[in-house]
Amino acid sequence: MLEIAQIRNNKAKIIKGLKKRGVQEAESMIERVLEVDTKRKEIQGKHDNTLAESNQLAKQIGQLMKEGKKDDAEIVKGKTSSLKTESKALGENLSSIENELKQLLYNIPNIPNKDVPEGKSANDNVVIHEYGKTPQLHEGAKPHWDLIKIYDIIDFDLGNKVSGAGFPFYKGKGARLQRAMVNFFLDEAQSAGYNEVQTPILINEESGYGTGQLPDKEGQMYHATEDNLYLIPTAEVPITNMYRDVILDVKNLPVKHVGFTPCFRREAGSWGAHVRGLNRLHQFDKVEIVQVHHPENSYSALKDMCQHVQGLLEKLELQYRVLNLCGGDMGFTSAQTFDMEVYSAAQEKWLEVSSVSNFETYQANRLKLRYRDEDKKTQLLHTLNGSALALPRVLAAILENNQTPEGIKIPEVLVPYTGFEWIN
RNA sequence: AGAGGAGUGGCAGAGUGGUCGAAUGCGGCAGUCUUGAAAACUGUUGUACCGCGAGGUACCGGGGGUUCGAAUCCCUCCUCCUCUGCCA
Repeated sequence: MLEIAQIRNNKAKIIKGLKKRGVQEAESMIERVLEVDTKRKEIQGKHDNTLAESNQLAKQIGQLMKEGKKDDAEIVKGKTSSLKTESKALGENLSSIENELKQLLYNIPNIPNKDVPEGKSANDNVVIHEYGKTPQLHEGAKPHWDLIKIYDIIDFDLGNKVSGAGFPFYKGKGARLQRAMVNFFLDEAQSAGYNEVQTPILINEESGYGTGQLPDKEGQMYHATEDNLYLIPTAEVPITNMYRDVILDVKNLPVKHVGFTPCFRREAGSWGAHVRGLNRLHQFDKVEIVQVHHPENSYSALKDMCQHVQGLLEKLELQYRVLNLCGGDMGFTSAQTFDMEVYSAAQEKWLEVSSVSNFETYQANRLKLRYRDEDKKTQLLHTLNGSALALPRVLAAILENNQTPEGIKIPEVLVPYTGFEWIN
């Protein structure tokens, strides 16, 4: 979330930023926050004063008791009761206003960075880079939802039976290809200096708030209510939360982690004809990269992360493009996001396979993830993450783009991992 | 899952109702000494909020309670350890 001090000191800039995102009521939102914060300060001041007075009297009583002046102590005790009711009322008042302030802040998204284009929707995203050529498919080429049946490598019906829609089984060479991609992505990240972690895939409420899935995406996560745990929608959540309430030593920066996890998304209300097959699932596999940086370096890190993802796509010989997301299409917590999309020749459309974002201090403020500057003052760090990569749509593109009348050709870089060159 | 024990500052560890934000040791930082380093010695060393400042407030696993006053007593939740049981 945004820092109150930032909002107060850069009000105009913040409002402008929110408008770039399409937040209509930006002014009133910010005014309300400042108003509530001013009230908070006022009440805290009063509360602190009554407590100071009570503490003072309590000390006096202690002193008198020690000296054996019980009667005097009783007299002082009499003075405390009104203070007590007063401070209790102020305390309740304070916590309710603090809560209100927190809720307000939770509902303000991050401010887009200056290079984020204006725009309302996905149509306004800006293509900043394109790579590769559209493959010429043979006569009778098919979309992946047909191919997986022909070669019996992914089974949605079986998934329907055992779990439900959006939970496919991967079978035989399909399963093996999945595992090959995971290992390939992990190895590539390792070579790029990312430290691999295996994380829990259920997280508690605090972690959900830490990275911003809560309260923003409450309904999008699977919730194990018995234990109040959430299934992760992305490895970003457990990995970034490793650093919740941490003050990092500058000499240990940057932090770079990679983790492979299944991801779970309810995708409530986002189903339609355009999301057939592997295009949208409730459970999918993803290799995620996460970095923690000194504020000065976060944008060059963002660039590096994009380069890493693009390198993966190039090695997989996929046609792709990079989008600079516009203000209206960015995620709630992001300051700038680049999406990578691969082209599916059989579906004749672009599929998002990666989203790389810099959250600046937005997550760090919720996480209380900090470093010490030269004056030993604590300052917020910057967090970043990106998919490298999400598997299903990459798989869909590989199946569709590499299909031939003889079968599906496995990209060369994956062959050492699959142990086979063809699915046929 | 049952029984018992425990959670204190970066770490170790004292503190069982009153001046305790918390002894002491280690570690860290600054300085003295030294050509330099080590050792020794001296000082310093948690976080957040309010306040121009002086200063104030909160925090001893989390939350709640008792009390004029809680690290200390009570309730509750969480985590860890030991034993028993169960299990990949």
